[in-house]
Amino acid sequence: MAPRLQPVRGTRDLVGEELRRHRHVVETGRHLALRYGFEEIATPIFEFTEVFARTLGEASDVVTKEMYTFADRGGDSLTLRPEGTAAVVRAAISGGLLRAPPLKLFYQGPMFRYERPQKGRLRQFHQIGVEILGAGEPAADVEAIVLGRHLLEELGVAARTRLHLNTLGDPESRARYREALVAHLEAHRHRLSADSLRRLERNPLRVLDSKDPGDREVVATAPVLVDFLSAGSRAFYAEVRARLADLGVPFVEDPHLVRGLDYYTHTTFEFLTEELGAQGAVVAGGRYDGLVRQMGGPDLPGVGWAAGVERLAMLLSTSPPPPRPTALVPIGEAAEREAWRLALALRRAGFVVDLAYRGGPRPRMKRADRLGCRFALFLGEEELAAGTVKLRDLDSGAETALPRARLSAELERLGAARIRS
RNA sequence: GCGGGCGUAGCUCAGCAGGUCAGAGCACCAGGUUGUGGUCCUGGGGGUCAUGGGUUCGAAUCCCAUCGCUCGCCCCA
Repeated sequence: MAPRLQPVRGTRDLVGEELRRHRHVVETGRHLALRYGFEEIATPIFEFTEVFARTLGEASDVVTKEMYTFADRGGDSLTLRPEGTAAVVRAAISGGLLRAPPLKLFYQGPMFRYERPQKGRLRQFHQIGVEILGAGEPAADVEAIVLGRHLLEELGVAARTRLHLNTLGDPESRARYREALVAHLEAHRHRLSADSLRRLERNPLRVLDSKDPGDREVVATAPVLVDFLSAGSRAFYAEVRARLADLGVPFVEDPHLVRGLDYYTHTTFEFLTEELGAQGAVVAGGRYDGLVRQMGGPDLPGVGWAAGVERLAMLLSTSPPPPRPTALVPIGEAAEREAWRLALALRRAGFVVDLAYRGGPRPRMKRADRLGCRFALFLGEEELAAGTVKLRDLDSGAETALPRARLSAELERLGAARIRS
């Protein structure tokens, strides 16, 4: 019985152009993060289930119905990571990395959520993200946001996104607001949608960004969080906004931008696009001052974001082109073996070289064309006898005979594709 | 988990008031052109028409189910 050959629902094979776009997003993110002084961390792809269950909230949708959880052969309950923050914080605590805060970490990799796939939403998807641990200053929020914006600029998609900004205040502010909001929603519960009644139980703040028209009416008259902010929280938020303005980062304040998870505090933000349908958030994050302690670490604040690699890849208007190889074309038996020696030498020098296993000059040239080669090198009786190689520029058609000793230097001068390890 | 749309060659699709309906373009292979590509010409390989069942003399075409894709709700990056 042959196995089913389709990839598992919500997963994708990446190859060619699509893979290049993903790589481009990830590499751009990595390079920028390093430039901002972040250190890369790679954590395991699965953790003990409790790492996510406790931190994301036992009642959250992610935990209750979206995690890939399984028992390993030793009986431990493990979960494929549904997001990066909990895993990174766990690693920072257990690795003792928090003794010299602030700690700035970058990560990238696949995440897993059992959801109904749709545009920009897969069951195995990829994120890049940053976390700043141990910095309670507004400057940290701002640096994270600026890095997010910088990433979008570098990818050429910033103009098609908009930064939404909000604050949840400190835990006390937030708790008082939540109480007032729940009271209001309870008073109007007969007008709420079924979805929002459910939210009311689990995640009242989420009602604020409901799309249901009836819910919106109830929300319109609801108390607003700004009125419940402590003086300290207001000052913090004002500082974040002032610094963003100072650095020329455009944003819109969005009082309905909320996070469901309890450990979120103060700044919350999302870079949204209109171009990806329902899954419009390409970079999203916020401050989570309660998380590290909640996970059993020191009482350190944190702020960070995650970006959806697939979503950003879809947004790219151009993708990096593949390298244009140099084709080696031996002509005749005698040149065949010599061509392989030459190919090895050129590859050792870093050049991208294609050498077909068989065929006459014509089929080989057709192949070179198909591969998008920039140069072709002919090696036949004549060249063998003269110790030369004939170099053809496939864009212009110009040919020159070169002594073999000068080949590498000439290819370099002409800018032939190289990949350095 | 709930709704809508869609599944025909590797790719993009045509064919669908049931009766040469298994096709086109691109891609691929070979030859024209065994010391030279992009154009052109000729020929060729490829499809259980997603899968299973039903209606019918006859189904890619109609019906049902399943699987998958896709868009929205939900959730979220």
